[in-house]
Amino acid sequence: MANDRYNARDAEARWQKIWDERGIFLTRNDDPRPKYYVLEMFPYPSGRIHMGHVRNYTMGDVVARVKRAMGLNVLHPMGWDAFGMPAENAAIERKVHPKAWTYDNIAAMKTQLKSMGLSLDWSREIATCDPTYYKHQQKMFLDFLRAGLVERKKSKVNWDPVDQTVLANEQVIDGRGWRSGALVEQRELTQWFFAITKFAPSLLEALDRLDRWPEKVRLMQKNWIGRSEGLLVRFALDLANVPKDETELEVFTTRPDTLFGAKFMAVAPDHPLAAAAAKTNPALAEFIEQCKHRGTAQAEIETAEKLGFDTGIRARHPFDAAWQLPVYVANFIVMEYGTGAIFGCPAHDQRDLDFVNKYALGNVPVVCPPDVDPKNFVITDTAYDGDGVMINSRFLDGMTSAQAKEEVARRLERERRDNRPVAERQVNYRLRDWGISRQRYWGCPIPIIHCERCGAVPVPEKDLPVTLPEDVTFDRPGNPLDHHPTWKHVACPQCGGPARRETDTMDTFVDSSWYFERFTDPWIDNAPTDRPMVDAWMPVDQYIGGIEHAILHLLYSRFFTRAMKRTGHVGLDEPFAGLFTQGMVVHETYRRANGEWAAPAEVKVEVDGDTRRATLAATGEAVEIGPIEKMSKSKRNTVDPDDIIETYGADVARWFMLSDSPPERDVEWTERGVQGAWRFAQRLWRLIGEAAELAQDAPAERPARFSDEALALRKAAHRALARVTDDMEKLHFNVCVAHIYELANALNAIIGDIGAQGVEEAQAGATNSAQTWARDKPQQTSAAPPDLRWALREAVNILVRLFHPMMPHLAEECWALLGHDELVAQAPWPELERALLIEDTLTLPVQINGKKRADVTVPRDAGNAEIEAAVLALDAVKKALDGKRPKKVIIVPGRIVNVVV
RNA sequence: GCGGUCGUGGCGGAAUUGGUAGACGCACUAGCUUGAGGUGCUAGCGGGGCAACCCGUGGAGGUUCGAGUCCUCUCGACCGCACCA
Repeated sequence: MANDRYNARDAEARWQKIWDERGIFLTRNDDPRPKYYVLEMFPYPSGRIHMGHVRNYTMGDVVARVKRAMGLNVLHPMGWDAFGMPAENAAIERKVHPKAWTYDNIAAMKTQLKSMGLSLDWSREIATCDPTYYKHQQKMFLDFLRAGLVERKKSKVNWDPVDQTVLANEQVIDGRGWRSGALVEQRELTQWFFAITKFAPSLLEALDRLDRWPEKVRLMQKNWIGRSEGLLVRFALDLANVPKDETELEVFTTRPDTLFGAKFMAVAPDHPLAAAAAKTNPALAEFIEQCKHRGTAQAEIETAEKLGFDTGIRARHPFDAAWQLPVYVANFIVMEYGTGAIFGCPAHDQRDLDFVNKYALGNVPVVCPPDVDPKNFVITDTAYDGDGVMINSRFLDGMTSAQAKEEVARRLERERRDNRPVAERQVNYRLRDWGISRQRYWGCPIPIIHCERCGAVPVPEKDLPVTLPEDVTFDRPGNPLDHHPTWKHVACPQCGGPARRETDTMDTFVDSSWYFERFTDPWIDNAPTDRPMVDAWMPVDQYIGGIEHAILHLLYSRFFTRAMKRTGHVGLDEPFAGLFTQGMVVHETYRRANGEWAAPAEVKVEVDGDTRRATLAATGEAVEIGPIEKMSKSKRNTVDPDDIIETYGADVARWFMLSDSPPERDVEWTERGVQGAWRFAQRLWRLIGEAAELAQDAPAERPARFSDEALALRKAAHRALARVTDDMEKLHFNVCVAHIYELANALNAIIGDIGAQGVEEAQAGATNSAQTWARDKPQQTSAAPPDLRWALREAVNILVRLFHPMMPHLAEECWALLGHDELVAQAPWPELERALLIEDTLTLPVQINGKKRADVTVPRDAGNAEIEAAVLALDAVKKALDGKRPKKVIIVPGRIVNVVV
């Protein structure tokens, strides 16, 4: 009897060793079968894996194992996003070198990942901090530079005073650094930029074709890129009062139709015109200074009053040189968008209206809403920003807004001043270039040498990689590369004169923007990618990771792949054909009376009827059960994957991660849930053991006929197979779990029946004397007839392969028990017999006036007339009709019958 | 403010995409079994009613033979962006 417990600890280590020894998850680049590339976002080596990793990598592993069983050549690699700040913080706090800290963490996490039984090709392992990786990144930086995709610009940057580094716009959240949480300051620095804006149209337009991406992510990227069509208008400045060299003011507008409603002009406090005007105007300079100190936090922006300062400069209306518009410096204009200057049309823009109401500049409505009489149309406190019919607008009057926009553009395009058109149509993007300079040590060095004579000179390719010096100190703030006594002092590659290395390193998001391409051939040494290989493997068919990367990592990777294409390193634009964003792992929180958080491992929860009570296991102190939140160190509501794997095994952790919630939603980790998964794993083990015994000596040849019972089992098995196959394709793992439970339940019921029969026959046999049953082992000889034995064997062979992707170790153990010599990890996906999904008879629900009242069972090929006759003969239908004829009988083939009375 | 997603038993969630609402699991209840215990088995489990039946997918309308699913309005939760000209 195989009723002993399944020992996960023993079995998991054993099978992992066998997989490893036989190298079955190593992927060959010369395999002729069709490829499938599944990838989970690689981890930062923080030191320990967390439950989010377990969920992420389990999902990817299930996909990899299913696709492998389906006969595809699967690439499923793993690596380390190994540069970054925590390594430097560890160096500062604990006096360990970032490199040692990082590699120790990698070793520890690799052991943990291995204990999960993931089907990874570890031979392709990459660490981004390895010079064999980042030297290629440096080469591509130089390629991008030559291709005009890297620029060095002086610009206002987001400075994180805590991390002492620059942040990209994408890394500033609510005015704070995404990592440190510190209020970001504005500074002027010379920085290296990737020209992501050059690809803005392509990045936007291609989103429509990413049909295997979540709609939400595509929309977030679309909004982030922020395309708007409009007109760039050059307003001439009145020459009186104008600072030297300033003769015009460029303005971007999406509403050229409202030009005759203009009341003022406004420029950002950091606009050049503002600065020029402030030189001779101390009061204005003071106002600009005040604006700079305004907070950027959400609440402050919402409540901030619109403030302005009249520069005394006057701009001329483009259609009427005599019409002068006052130019203000205003606090609500941002330099980062458009040209940092606007014309204000108060009637049709709420901000402009607030502004004129404060300074009593008045307003003129020029767009009349469709249902309003122009004579009565007045704007007071609420601007009208919709479309309508033009009024008070000279030659535009009577046109629609759309016509007026076109007419203004047409006229101003033709009009010229200083040999240039006064206006041109322009598409404007919200997206900014990607500033990649970071004043940190633990990152990829930017391969540039600054020479006083030659400027910024690329490091010659023969000198790559520019490696990080290891003898650095972290005893003072700032960049250790800058403090290093010798590293930065080099000869200029061009003139040989004294020069200085660039001491900034690259943003770590650069490292993660192309690792998936490197995985396709991580061994090639003379180039970032091996073109035939990268072209054969890319794109990633299924990418899986957290929604938090919806913009940053995914947008950068899309850019980087385009840049690599332009420089000849890949042959495609879009790296990820399919994207799946999984939900978070959440857990209850526990709080002590003194306000401190208690960890789940320290807490004992007792159930008393409907109420649950929590106490500290050590002291018995009562703790309050708090809201369910994302697992985090600060709330201490984390569960350590190692503890779970130690107690229940990796399979149980994997199964539970997939079973309770749809993968895109948050999943709550509960002790009850894990125990449920553990019980099911044990139940499967028992069930398959029993079924294997009952199926002993099953005929090798498939029987010609099956009893009803055997056929029912076969149908259950193939139905489960069809559904699991289907739901695996859709990544509906929780539904797959339900189907597997159903098959297990069906199998259990059959085994129960056979057992009962066996006992009956044994008892009957005993009274008949000459009995072969051994009473102490009633199941030793199978009670099942040959056809049922065959069906049982078929069913368990299907069942094991269905749950294998989720619980691979248990599946191997069962597979071996069933007498297979090869590994289930290498077994093909079961073959579906479609005929078994079709029933000979159909039981259709019968509705009367849309409410279900009865069932009718008809032959599968019954015609509508036959079905209708059968339905009308039903008692419930007769009763409802009460002798009358039905108004209508609707028969949906194979689905439902509705009788309308 | 703009944009989006989602509201189904005590809980997590299914629902062949307009066709039997509540699959499967958790929790709970009763009985049996095991046993020091967290084990196993059987049955029940949306609400009302003795019953036939009636009601039921946040709320209110609508389309349809038929609506959890489509449309309109509305309430609520969550997410993203935000002085974007």
